[in-house]
This record gives sequence, structure tokens and C-alpha cells, in this order.
Amino acid sequence: MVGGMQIRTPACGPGRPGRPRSAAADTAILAATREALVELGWSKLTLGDVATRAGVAKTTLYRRWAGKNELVVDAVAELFGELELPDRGSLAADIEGVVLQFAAILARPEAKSGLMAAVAESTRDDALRERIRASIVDPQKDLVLEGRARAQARGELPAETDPAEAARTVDLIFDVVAGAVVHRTLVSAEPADEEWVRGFTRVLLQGLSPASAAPGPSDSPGTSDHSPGPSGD
Amino acid sequence: MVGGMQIRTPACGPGRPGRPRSAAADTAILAATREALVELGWSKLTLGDVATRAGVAKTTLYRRWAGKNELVVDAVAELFGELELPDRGSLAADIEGVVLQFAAILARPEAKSGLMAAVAESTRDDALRERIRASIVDPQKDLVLEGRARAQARGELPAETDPAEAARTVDLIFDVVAGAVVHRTLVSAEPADEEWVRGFTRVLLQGLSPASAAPGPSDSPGTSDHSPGPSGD
Amino acid sequence: MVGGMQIRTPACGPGRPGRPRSAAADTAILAATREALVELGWSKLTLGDVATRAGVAKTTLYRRWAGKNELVVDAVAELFGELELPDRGSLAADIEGVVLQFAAILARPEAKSGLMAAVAESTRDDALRERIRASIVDPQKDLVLEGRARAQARGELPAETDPAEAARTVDLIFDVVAGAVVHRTLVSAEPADEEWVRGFTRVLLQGLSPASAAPGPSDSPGTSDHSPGPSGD
Amino acid sequence: MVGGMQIRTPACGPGRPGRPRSAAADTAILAATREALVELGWSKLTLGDVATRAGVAKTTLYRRWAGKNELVVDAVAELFGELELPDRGSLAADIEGVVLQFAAILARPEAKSGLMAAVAESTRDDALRERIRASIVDPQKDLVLEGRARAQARGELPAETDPAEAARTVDLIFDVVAGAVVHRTLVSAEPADEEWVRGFTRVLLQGLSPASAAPGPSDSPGTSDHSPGPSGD
DNA sequence: GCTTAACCGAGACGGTACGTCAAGTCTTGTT
DNA sequence: AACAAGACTTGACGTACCGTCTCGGTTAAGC
Repeated sequence: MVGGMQIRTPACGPGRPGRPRSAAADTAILAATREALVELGWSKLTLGDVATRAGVAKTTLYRRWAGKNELVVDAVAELFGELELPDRGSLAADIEGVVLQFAAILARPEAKSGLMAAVAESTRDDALRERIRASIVDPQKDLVLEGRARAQARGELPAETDPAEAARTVDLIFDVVAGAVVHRTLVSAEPADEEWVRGFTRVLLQGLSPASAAPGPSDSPGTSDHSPGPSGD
Repeated sequence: MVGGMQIRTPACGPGRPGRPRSAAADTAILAATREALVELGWSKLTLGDVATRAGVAKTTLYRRWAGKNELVVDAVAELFGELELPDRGSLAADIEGVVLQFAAILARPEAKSGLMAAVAESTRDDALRERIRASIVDPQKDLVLEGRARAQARGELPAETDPAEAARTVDLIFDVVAGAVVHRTLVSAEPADEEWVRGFTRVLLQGLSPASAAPGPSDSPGTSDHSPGPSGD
Repeated sequence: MVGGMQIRTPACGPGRPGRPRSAAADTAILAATREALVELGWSKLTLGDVATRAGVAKTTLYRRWAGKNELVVDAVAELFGELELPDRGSLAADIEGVVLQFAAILARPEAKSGLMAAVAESTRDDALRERIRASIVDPQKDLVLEGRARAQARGELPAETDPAEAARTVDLIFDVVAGAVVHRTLVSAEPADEEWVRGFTRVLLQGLSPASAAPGPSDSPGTSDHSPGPSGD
Repeated sequence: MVGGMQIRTPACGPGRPGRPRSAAADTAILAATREALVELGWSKLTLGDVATRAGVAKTTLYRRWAGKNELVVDAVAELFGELELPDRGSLAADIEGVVLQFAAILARPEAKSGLMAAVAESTRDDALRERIRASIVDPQKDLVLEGRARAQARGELPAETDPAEAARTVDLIFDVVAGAVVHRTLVSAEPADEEWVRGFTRVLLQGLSPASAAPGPSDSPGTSDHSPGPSGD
């Protein structure tokens, strides 16, 4: 599922003595966590309540997760596991597609409440940040890598020459894409809908400068002369 | 200072009878809040501890703020009040300057811990989101507006024709800039230093597409949509 | 009330700042403790339940008592505070009277459950033993002293000459009297009723040996140390 | 050993199917129980800890005893099994001897902690009281009976005429003796040493009244005229 | 200079959730 | 069938903070 979920993997081998852990409990607990996130939000979510919802004892919960943070990260990570990168034929379309998927997940209240709170906590908890990275961030970054490879195969992007520079750029792209969607959704509290995603993709690919104002995908090509372009600051 | 800070302005007129509130208390409380944020982080910050640090009774604190969320927002808002937009001569330089300032503030632990947690809470509290917007977000957005006006005066950007479209674009830019810095700082947990800011500004102004890969923002490419260029991921 | 009840007497002076403790809470808590002892016994008594019964928060309870042991000792001590030593005209009658009172208190289930458990705990807790001594044992021992003084005034007992020896004897008497009643009530689980108390008093005053088997305590035997008599087992 | 120890005797016949119970386990468990009583006392003794000390699974423990109470009673009963009544030549000497033995056992921490707690629990648990009676109390009472028979054979005590009255007297003696030692040891927390036992035996045999003030075993006989005797209340 | 109303500190109050622990049961695989 | 191991449910533990309240004692402004 997520990996590294257990507070400490107790020698998970099958020949281990004693009663094995209930596999159904994990599923029920994570589902209950998401349900509680929707109803109560992060700050009012309590582990006792999650345990009750999951039909599980509180101790079972503490046996498997170190605390609220770790539990919520795992619960939210399952949401982001749904992200895919279907081939839509062009870099712009691929970006729009995956950004819309990301935005759709982030629009769900359990993701909103849980993810940002976990990130906030991770500023003071290196292990938590690593957990978030491993179970949520890195899989997303893999999509960026896949999209770049696809665009390079299509000839839309050049093959990178300097691997270190390439890695830096991927990180940059990822921060811009994910950050913009998150900020739009959480801080501005406006939907990252198709129209916004089109505008965002245009800026991402072509930038703000009028010099680079090629017609966006929603414009009718050839009329770019009198379209003002993505003006801004 | 921040505005709307008090939980309910108790008929703030100067001729009001009774002992006036201690102005020093506000200052001490907000400073103590930031101090506690640095030492403890959001989740372990308690109002009782803040009151003790500020040399103030807990009731004094509750008399002025509705709760932890509101208090922290006000404490963090003072940090962002330092943001300015000095004229550095070009749009790119202005952007780099303000983004670096923003990144410097966000690098401080009290901002990291406090801001994201407050944003997470605001997903379930409209009043809190409005407070964040009024005291933190809108002043920042004003900087974007100011920068755009300055760039238009310099001729770097065209004057907008459609005010609604212009507003949408400002919002988009703001989400991209703020979101990228926040994501870089908090999620990727890497410093948004000068090198990163340069790369980010280039992407923001010119985009990823090789089409826009001209060396300067005033350059007029358009020669080839598919010729490989230096930028891109 | 009992003395030393509070976990730490918080400078009980009247001019002390802050909200004063509710005096009614103490009364309600101790009554609730006895009620719970009757219904549940020591081992199933929980502080949370006592708090609920008393209409008081659990924290209020912990603020005033260090734990279950101390609380129960104070609750039981109030029962033994009822003991008196009315003058019934003779040493034997005085003894019978006070022993019957003691037995009546010890017959109550809250005393049975609570006292012995507290004593058992006190074998590993010096502070608890001291508390028991101060609030339960010493007041009872004072009755023994008073009874002896009264008997000496009546001429039934000679005035003591060696104070140390006198103190040892008082301790011995007390252990015999209290121990016998406790053992009868708790271990043998038989009522210490009037008949038993008469028999016990006779043994206490005259002993088992036939030599002392004269009808009244003022009788002067001494004829033979070893001649068999009517009493004895 | 103790009798009725098993929670349910599982058809103890030798031809019984399945793996037989480990005989060593019982010994190890009871010894571990006493060890834990010494180290932790009753209230902090846990069955899991006992199982660990005994090198036995918790389930093995529950298979044989119903709970903590029963286990501790059996563990303590083994201590009191050591009691004997050697013939010391006189009733007084016999009493002193057995009381000293009893006091020595009761001075051991595992007896102190365990016995009184079990007695306290037995006030609300008839089966437990019966178990205590059968395995601890009745064997002790048998010693009283034996001592009386011996004293009667010596002529120190008359033969009883009314069997019911005789039984009542034995019970009384037993409550007085055991109760006094227990109270001395646990409540007064003073050692029931030889000196105390001499004083106690004198009171038991001769009573408090000066009329019956024969010289005690530690007194020099013949000087009883000016010795005040066992004064007290 | 005397009210008077609102402030302030201290701290007890009824609650809620925490994270831990023990009791006692159940499920494995092994002896 | 008893055993060791250990996961399970249940529920109490004692702690920490919550947000409210009740005190006694300060300040100022305004009469």
C-alpha cells in the first residue's frame, strides 16, 4: 500500500510466532480516518474517534501508527495513489490532464484538511516530512519525469544534456505546478477548474512576457495578434 | 497593525469609560506567540504558554482573540508586513527581488509552522480564511498589482484591456508565485535561494517551451516553434 | 475535616489570589467515594466514576488528592470520626460500648472494602501509612487513653508509674482490640455482635487462664496460678 | 498443595488425552508471584509480568487461575503452610512460639502485600473468602485446636463441656491472636517481636484487670506485689 | 478626589483528548 | 491438548489544555 506504514515492522515474515495482524484493520482504519477528516477536519479529528469508526480498539491504532500525523499521511496518500498520466497527445494536454486530476483530488475535503496540516507539522518533524515525500510527493514527481520523457519522445522538449540541471528543473516544475494548484485551492479558495488550468498551462509553457505570447490552447490560432496574451506583472 | 484583531471591538471610541486595554500587552502577546511557534511549532503551542511568556493572564488573551488560529494569523501577519517592492529597474529584477523577500520570510520557522497550519485550519473556517486573506494575502497581491503597473509604465507589459481578465491573470500569477515558493520551502524543504529564484523567474516569464527560449524578455522570437532552446525540463 | 487532605495545601490564606476552591466539592467527592465503595468495592472503584457521581470533573479530584488511596482513606476516616466514648460507669461497659461502635462502623461495606485495601497498600507506601495513622488510627488510640484515664479515676486501674511501659501497653491494647474486631469482621466474616463483644471483653479483662476466672473484675483471686477455673477455651 | 487451585480440574486422570500440564509451571508461577509481590506489591503486580518471570505464556496462567486474587492467595498460602506447633511445655510457651512464627511470616513483604489485599477483595467475593479460609485460615485454626488439646492434656485448661461454646471460644481466640498480630504488623507497622509477644501472651492469658495480675513470664515471680501489672484502659 | 466601569493577575472549574497500561480473549504455529 | 507468542477489545489510568468562571485588586476617565 504505502510502505513503511507500520510503526516498526515486527519481522513481518510469515513464519513469525504469535497471532498475525489483521489486514482488514488497516483498510478500515484508513477509511475511517478519511471519513473523520471530511466530517471533522484535522484539528478536531481524534484517534479515539477514528478507532471507534473503524470498529477497532485505540491500542490497535497506536500499535501501527506513531500518531495522528503518520496516520493522516497514510490515509491521504491513498488518495493521491489514483493519479495517472494518460497520453493525451501533447505536452500541454498532458499537463492539463494531470493538473486537473491533481486539482480534483485536492478539492476533496479530506485531502485539503489532512495534507496541509501534515505539511505544517512536517516543518518540525523530519521523519514526517520524509514519510510525506516517500508516499505522496515522489510518486507525483515520477509523473513529471514520465511526462518529460514523453514530450521528449514527441520532440516537444529537447533531451537534457546535464543530468543535475535536469533534476533541478524537474524539481522546479514540480514546485510550480503543485504549489500553484495548492495555493489556488487552499489559499485563494477558488476551484482549479478547466479554465484556470488552461490559463496556468499557458503561463507554464509560454511564460508571461508578451514576447513569448503564442496562442493558448483555448484561443483560435492565428488571432494572437489582437489577443492581449497572458498579461500580468 | 493588522486590523480586526480584537475579538470584538468593545466600543473602541476614545471617550469610552473604564480602564483602557494595555497596548503593550498586544505587542508582548504577538511576540510571545512567534517565540512559541519557533520553539514548539503550531501543534504544541498552547495559549496558556503564550500567556505565560507574555507575562499576561490567559483571560487577557481570550479577551482579545477568539482562539489559537486567530492569534497565530495575526502574529504571522506582522512578519509579512515587512514585504516591499523596491524598483529594481526591470520586471524580472522586481520579481526576483520580491520573491526573495517572500522566501526569506517563509524560511523563518515561525512563518513555516504558523502559516501552513492556519491555512489548513482555514479549509474548514470561512472567517479564518477571510482573516488570512485580509491580513496576509491581499497585501501581497497589492504588490503584484504594483509590479504590473510598474512594468506597464516601463513598456514591459501591455496595458490590460479587459479588467476582468486582468484580475484573473493577477490571481493566477499570485497563485503561481506564492504557491511555488511555499511548495519549495515547505514540501520540498529546499531553500528558495537566489539560484532557484532566477530559474523560477525565467520560467515564469518565458515558460518551458523552447519557443519562448529567448535570452531576454524583450527578445522577439517566433522564429521556430520547435527549435530546441536552452530552457525546458 | 480530615487534615492534610489536599495534595498540597495551596497557601490557604484568605487573601490568596485566584478563584477559591469549592468547599462543596470536597463533601460531594467524599460522599461519592463512599457510595462507590459500597456499590463497587475498592478494586472496581474508579476516580472517573467518583467524579461523575460527585458532579465534579476528574481533574478537580486529581487536584486535591494524589490518588485512589488517599481519597479512600479520607472518605473512610470520616466514618471513624463518629466514634465516641460515653461514660457507661465501668471499664468493662466502656470497652463493650466502644468496641460495639467500632464494630458497627466496620460492618458497613464502605469501611470494610476501603480500610483493608488502604492498609494493604500502606505496606508499600509510608506516606499513606502515615495518613492512615493520623486520620484514623491516632484518634482511636486517643479513645483508649481516655478510657484508661477514666478507669484510673474510678480506681479500676492503678496509675501508671513508667510512662514508656504505659505507652507500650496502650499500643498493645489497641492492637488487640482493633485487630480482633477487624479479624472477626473481615477474615472470619462473622458479625462482632453484642454476644461476641461480651466474650471478647471478658477475655481482654480476665484472660484465658482459669486463675483469672472470677465473676467480676474487682474480684481478688490470686489463690492459685494454676488451678483450673470455669473460663478459658 | 493448596487444593482447588485449578480453575477447573480438567479430568486430571492420567489417561487423559492431549499434552499433560507442566508440573513445573505451577511451582514457577507461584514463586514468580511471590517474587513480584515483594518487588511490586499487590497493586502493581500484573499477570503478564508474573508470566514473564515464570517463563510461561499468559494463557497458561489463565488456564489455571481465574485471576489475580486466586493466584495471590495460592502463592501466599504456601508461606503459611510452614506454620507448626512444637510442644514447648506450657500453654504460654506454645502460644508465644506459634505467634512468633505467625509474626515472622507476616513480616515478609509478600505476605503483607498479598494477604491483606486478598482479604480486602474477599469482602465482596464469597468464593475468594472461602478460598482464603480453606487454604490459609482453617489450617491456622487447627493449630489453636491442637494447642487447646495439649493444654487440656497438661491440665492447664479444663475439658470443654458445651461443644458449641467451645467452638465459639476457639474462634474468639483465633480472631484475637491473628487480629492482634496483623494489626501490630500492618497498621501499627511495628515488629511483633519477642518482647511484644510476651506482653501479648500475658494479656491473653491473664487479662488487663489488676485482679488477675499474675507475674508475667518476663517478670521475676514473687515481686508481683509492687509491679503494677499490665495496666491500660 | 471620588466614583465607576473596565481592565488585570491568578487560579479553580467542567470537559475532552491524549498516549499508556493491564485485563482477559483469541488466533496462530509448535511441541 | 497444552504450549509460547503476540495481536486483539475493553476500559481505566494520570496528564495537559481547553475555554469559562470567579475572585481581589488596579487603572484611568469623568463627574
